[in-house]
Amino acid sequence: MSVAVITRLDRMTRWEPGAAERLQEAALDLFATQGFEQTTATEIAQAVGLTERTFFRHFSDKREVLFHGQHLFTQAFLDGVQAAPPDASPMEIVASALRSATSSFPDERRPHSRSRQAVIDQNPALQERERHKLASLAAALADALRARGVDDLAATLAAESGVTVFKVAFIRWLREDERRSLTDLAEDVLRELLALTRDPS
Amino acid sequence: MSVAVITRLDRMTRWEPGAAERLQEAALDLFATQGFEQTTATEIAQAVGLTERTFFRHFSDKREVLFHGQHLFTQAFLDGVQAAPPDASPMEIVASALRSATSSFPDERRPHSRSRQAVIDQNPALQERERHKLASLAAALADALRARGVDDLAATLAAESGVTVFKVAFIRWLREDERRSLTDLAEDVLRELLALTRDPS
DNA sequence: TGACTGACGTCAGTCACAGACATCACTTCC
DNA sequence: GGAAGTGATGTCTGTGACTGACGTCAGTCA
Repeated sequence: MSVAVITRLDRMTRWEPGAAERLQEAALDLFATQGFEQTTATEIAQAVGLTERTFFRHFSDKREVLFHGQHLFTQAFLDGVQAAPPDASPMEIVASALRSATSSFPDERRPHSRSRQAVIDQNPALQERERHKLASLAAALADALRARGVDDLAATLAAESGVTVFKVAFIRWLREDERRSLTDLAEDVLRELLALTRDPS
Repeated sequence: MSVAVITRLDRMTRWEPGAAERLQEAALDLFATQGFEQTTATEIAQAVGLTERTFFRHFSDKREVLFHGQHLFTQAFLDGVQAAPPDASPMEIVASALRSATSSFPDERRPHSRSRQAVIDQNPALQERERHKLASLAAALADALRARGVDDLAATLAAESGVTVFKVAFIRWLREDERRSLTDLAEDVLRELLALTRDPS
């Protein structure tokens, strides 16, 4: 590459739209090949023709670059809450939320989810962030339940249970030999949870 | 005490035993008065006559200084698992674990727990760590259940549920107007969870 | 045309954390 | 009782995450 080309490339990409998305892609790539800690923010930024400073303008910290779809994800749960009939019980509302959320993970997305998860699974700091996101989700879900008039304690417990079911189903969905849809898996796991707490034998 | 000892006050503290405990105390104090982010590791170390380097020898990172009893805490859960009768159902084992764990939080400990929690509640990074610890606890609990022959999925769900119950009960235990013991509160919350998942109306 | 704005770059600084090596108090063994 | 060993600590130095202040540049709108 000549200096001229480099200069031009620099200008071309500099104002190209979708900086955040390009950074996310590059980050996942680099994390997957070199590891999370071995990859610097500067490196990610330079990979898409930006600077470290710009990276941190888009993402509050280095981990955050892997957790960005979050708000859409949460919204899918909330949509499911709203879709439940007015007379639904707390756990029925949660079941509806699960159907809605899981349907936003079509099977085509499995490979991408798998590589993303592989990165997360190899770094405790990333697992920590993931748990934080799921906890925020549970809080949002509980709020939505309360807004529907569900009792405070019941709302918290139902929301936490719902997120647990999602978590477990998601892990199974990612397994290599798994063929069922995430929605089906979540339904199974929810059924198992209900059976578990119902049967005191 | 001789003059010689007094003039060597810095040396005294240097080798005084319980460095980790002293650091923890000082850290909680400083975090409570100045805030977590406004307190540097150097500052904490100097408060007890040590250096930053030593701080990081005792705690893998700055947040960790607030999460140290963890392993004893986890052990209390595991003891409860072992204390359950051989024919107990998964949720009965979890109930036993909860009784054991909650009994390690006598009411005298409430004030300390409260100030500690107040610090955590004011900082997202600390909340993240707290969730991580609880997640590890859930994993350990699930392992213990599996070791007792509980089915994999059931073990995971029962363990997660147990930790959720603990979390919720703990928050209530910390409320200013709350007088009941943590054990009693946990029992109530568990009962509510069972009722919630039992009633599909 | 010129003020305005939003996305970016540059520069300089703080602090969390880690590796390498020296030091010190105490123990153990000869 | 001195020598060697051991574990906790200090010192020095470096890297990288993250931030504040400020300058730059292209498009927008008055």
